Amino acid sequence: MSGTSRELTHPGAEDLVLTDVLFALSDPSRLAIVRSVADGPIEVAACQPVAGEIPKSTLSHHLKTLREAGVIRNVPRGRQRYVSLRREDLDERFPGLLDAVLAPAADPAAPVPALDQT
Amino acid sequence: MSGTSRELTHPGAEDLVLTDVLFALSDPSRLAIVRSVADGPIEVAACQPVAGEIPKSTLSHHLKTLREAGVIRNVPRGRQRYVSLRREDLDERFPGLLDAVLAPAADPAAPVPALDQT
DNA sequence: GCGATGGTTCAACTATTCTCGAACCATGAG
DNA sequence: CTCATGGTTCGAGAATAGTTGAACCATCGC
Repeated sequence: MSGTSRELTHPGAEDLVLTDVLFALSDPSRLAIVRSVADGPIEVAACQPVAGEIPKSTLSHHLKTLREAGVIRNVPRGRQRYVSLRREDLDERFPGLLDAVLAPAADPAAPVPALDQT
Repeated sequence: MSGTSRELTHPGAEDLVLTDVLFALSDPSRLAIVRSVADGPIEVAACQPVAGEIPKSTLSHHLKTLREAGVIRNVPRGRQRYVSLRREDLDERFPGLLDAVLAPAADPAAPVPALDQT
């Protein structure tokens, strides 16, 4: 009955390390993946165009980095795999981090009386 | 009369890149530096013990990484240099990020009815 | 069983990053 | 001017991370 030998290992919520999470998010391709996954679980293949036309081995490697940092979960489902954001775990351990990272960057040209110091 | 040839270059607030900032913060030594600088400007020498007994060239390298990502400012002052956090710029471009990163990690053993999903 | 599909893992190579000593530079004190 | 101090920059080696094709594995349809 243990038909799920395709299960990958995921760190527990209590084992998440902030610097590891930040590192996982510090790559443009990976951040793009995380952003698209934020809308809901998607299959691995759906991450491909988001990360920018990369071979599947490269994509799989990025997913591994995100998974081992505890940012995403990768679960087998039928013949495919579904990737989902570990939002609850991340929010519990690092409140506000995900919201800040997922938010689109503020407009640099905003009407703010910035203190220009050359 | 341009006595300030020791000025280092800093990116403008509008040029800050999220992934670069995340990368700069993804190193334990650098994050420790940022946390100690969060209490107010300190001199470079004061960062040394925080980052853990590293030679000054290594410390300088970490400060450069943080500075080029726009996380800190490094300004000459007399014979020394003062390191300060670019809190306003970071808050403007990436609201909530700094607060999330500077906050101590939540207690993993907190009494939360976590949804255990193995 | 057989083949096609969806993904991971392996191995090798390249590219970045880290680390640290040595050299260097400006400033302030005497 | 000369010396000590506080830090940056340079250069080289070690370590880590990214990229990719090929091999492999499990599942589904027939």
